[in-house]
Amino acid sequence: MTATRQFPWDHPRFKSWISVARACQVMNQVLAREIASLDIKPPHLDILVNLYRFEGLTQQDLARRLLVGRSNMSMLLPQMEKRGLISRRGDENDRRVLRLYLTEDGRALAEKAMDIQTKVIDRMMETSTLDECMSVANVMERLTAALLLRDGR
Amino acid sequence: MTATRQFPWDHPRFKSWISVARACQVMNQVLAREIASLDIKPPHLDILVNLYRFEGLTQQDLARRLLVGRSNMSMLLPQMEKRGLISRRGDENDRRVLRLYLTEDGRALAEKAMDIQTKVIDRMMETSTLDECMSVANVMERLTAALLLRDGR
DNA sequence: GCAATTTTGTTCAACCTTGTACATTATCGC
DNA sequence: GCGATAATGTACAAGGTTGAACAAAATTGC
Repeated sequence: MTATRQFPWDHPRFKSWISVARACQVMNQVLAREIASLDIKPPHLDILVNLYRFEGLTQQDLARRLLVGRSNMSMLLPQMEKRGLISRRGDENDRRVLRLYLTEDGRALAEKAMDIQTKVIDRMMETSTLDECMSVANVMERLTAALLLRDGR
Repeated sequence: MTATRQFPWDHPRFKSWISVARACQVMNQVLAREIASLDIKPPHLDILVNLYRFEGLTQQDLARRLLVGRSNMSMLLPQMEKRGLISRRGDENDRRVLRLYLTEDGRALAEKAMDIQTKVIDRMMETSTLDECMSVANVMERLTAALLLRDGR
């Protein structure tokens, strides 16, 4: 009657996920080292990339995109503003919100940072075919959607 | 002569990686919420699982496995020891090292936590076939190996 | 229109993580 | 054996992240 325990690490899906988590962790560490030359860290990079792509986001928008708390943005963005990378301008129609824009310096830095990020990702994913990459993306998107739907946010 | 910039987000490998990073982030948040009922957080879970599987690890071993700094272990482990989840015993042969063991409470908690983790992963990965999972694991392992080899640690 | 509710951004205290400097102990070269 | 080097764990300061409480502004329901 002693039900033999199913060890999680013998479980294919479990093992698979562990390898994903590990890869992410390593990736973040490598990326952090590579962009340190620009004197920024991964959170700053995420902000720069998002503002590069979507100008005029509010802090709330940005926080939601990055899956972090609003207070996090309230801590990081003023630093970046002081550094001259972004500007925060109040919205005319809604005086609660601050809209975010890259300065010229910020835009230039974002481009340098994205180049580095792209190189790291390329170097990393060159061990896989494009088909494999796209299949991975597919699995991950389904999975994220499943989690977000089930668990709210 | 104006070389049109290749936007990273149009780059298949880049997009693929972003989806992986996003999935990891969501996963960690969901997992953190689920194990909060056991009054532990992801770092504690990682420690419990590793000690469950590899009894007698040293703090250094554990730190390397988890890809974190030694000082991190020096902060977390005494807490867990006070909580009665683990015990740290000096090694006879090498009086520098502390070997780590789960207590009975720790082992019981580890099993509960692993059950939760397995359920979350299953729920998450059930949107994919086993073949897909194994293919993902394959890509991730190659990728981690590539990064670790190239960039030292 | 106006009170109640919601949304946005800030502040603050708590906690986690990291890197550096340090003390202790092993190991290596000789 | 012994001095130089390396490895292990700890202490501490700096910085990142979070959630809760808050103020200001917008929206909703009536």
